[in-house]
Amino acid sequence: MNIFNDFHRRIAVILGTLVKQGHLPADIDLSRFAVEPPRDSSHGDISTNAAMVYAKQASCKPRDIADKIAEHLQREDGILSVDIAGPGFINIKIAPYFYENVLRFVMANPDGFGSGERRLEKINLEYVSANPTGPMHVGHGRGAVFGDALARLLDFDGADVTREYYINDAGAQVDVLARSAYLRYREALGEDIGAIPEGLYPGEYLIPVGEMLAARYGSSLQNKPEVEWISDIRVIVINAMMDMIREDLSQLQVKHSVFFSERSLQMPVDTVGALITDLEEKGIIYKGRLPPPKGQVDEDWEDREQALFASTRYGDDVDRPLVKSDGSYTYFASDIAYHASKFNRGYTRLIDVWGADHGGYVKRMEAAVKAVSGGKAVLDVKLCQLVKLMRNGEPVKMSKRSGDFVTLREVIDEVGCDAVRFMMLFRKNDATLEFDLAKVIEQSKDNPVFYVQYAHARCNSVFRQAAAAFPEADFSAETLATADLSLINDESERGVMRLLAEYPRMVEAAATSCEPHRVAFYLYDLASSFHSLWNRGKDHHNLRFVNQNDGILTYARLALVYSLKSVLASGLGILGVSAPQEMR
RNA sequence: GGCCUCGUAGCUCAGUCGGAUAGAGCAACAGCCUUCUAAGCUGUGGGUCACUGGUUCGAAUCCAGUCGAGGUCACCA
Repeated sequence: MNIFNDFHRRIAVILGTLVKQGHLPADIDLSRFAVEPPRDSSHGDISTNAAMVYAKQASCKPRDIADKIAEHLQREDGILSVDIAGPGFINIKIAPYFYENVLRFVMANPDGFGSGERRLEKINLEYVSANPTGPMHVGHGRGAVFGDALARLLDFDGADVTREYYINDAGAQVDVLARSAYLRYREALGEDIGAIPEGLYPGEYLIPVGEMLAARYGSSLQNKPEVEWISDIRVIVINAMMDMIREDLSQLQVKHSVFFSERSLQMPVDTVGALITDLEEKGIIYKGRLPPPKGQVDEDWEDREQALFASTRYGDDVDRPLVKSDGSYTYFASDIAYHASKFNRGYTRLIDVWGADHGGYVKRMEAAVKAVSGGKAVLDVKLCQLVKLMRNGEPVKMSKRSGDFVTLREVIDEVGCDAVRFMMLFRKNDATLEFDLAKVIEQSKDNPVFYVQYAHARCNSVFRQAAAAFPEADFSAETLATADLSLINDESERGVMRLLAEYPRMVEAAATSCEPHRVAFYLYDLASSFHSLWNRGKDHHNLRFVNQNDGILTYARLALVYSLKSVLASGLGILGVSAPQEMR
């Protein structure tokens, strides 16, 4: 039910006819032209640039081609007028029944409107992947919300999406975590541990872990050398941290279907080592030396021969080391094996959502995916920029070093999941985000979260009013679908209908470009046009949705309100924001 | 110094595979409403799209360079 796609097909057929008649060359690419709503609605309902796109190949003027297309278009059903404007735009005005059909479609199928057909395409979407060394902070929250909304969006568009979390449970940081927990364990047994030493995690969130260890092991691990406890505690503390992170994510309505452990790539089977051997045989890994890093001089720099991944062949700037000087694997080595596993599990389209501080890592990872998949898989990395937390326009201080940084949980507890999600999606992912804790809970037009949710609640309120005015009436979708929709003919009402008809096109574009923020902006526009229409009813009582003296008209208008409510709920669903029945 | 992301109205930001007179909210200004559909409504002013050049029928959008902001730069994850 996408009238723009519908017209795209129709015009493609016409272009095909023109090819047969010799007006256009045979090798034109029929997917290249656009069919879209004109910027100015006075130009009509639908606009296409087809004539301009093909004028050059046909070596004639855009207007000549436009004339021929227009000639065919005019013979189609439901076309009120076809005009050629500006440099060669074709502007089409269509009969109202197109829009009325949109409303009927929505009423018959409120959840399916705008959704794409189910495809076999499997997409692996990795997001959050916060290190299991502490609670999530606000920056993680942005990646979590963005990734989750993108998953919902791609799923709605018809793709088969696997939502994945990569647990960085290998490497030195995990030992640091285990030692930090051990210290809290000694504390729980009554030892005075004093200040947390430099290099260990100072956060108070490890205190309960220490208490849990004390309850479980008593004093049996006290005063024992590290080798006797570290491997057990490592597992326990990682599980505790992951439980905490999962709880944070569930507060945000963020879900994953796969949690993939980095450690599982090395134990019990050394997948990383096997992959390195394999890539050495293929010549993608070689022994070599790296030039010293540019910029600031690092005193610890040592020049040594090592195993290098030839990522420059796939677009990276330098080749990358895989094994540290102590013999363990670099993070990159594990990550290659991890992404190879995604490919081996049958995914050829991979999307990773990362924080902006990992921007320098993108090229090598995309290179690695090309290399291990033999060019069959493509990795697309989406970076989320920083979040600047504000309160009434003043920055909120964060200090990760002291361990008392603002956690994601604190923010959710203060303003709620809906506000966090909507505001984080009300911006492009690659632009920095100012998040004002005071503004997002305001109940006013200045707060987009409230504004959009309120539009949904207000639709509901209209139905309550209608039920009071017509106690005997049946306002179910089935009945409303039989209403005489041609009665919805005020220009402001038509504006809302046009916007509703654009929903499928907007969803498709948002999914294609992986930009869930477009959904948020669309909803804001839709809410705005609805609130505006509602307010017109103040001055012009004949424009009110519920008209006590005219049940027929009320039915028609409620059909519009019903559709509006469905689309608002659908869009909010993609964002993972609730659609309240009333505002409290 | 290399690489990445970005630069649009006083502020915060949208801008559709390149398309028509570059949009919205806030702020400012001017009216209206002060409740007969629930937390206001309507209108006005405001931009050299950082700068320069290139590509073309057409550039905020693509390319090159310059300036500016942030991020990042063997062996951390």
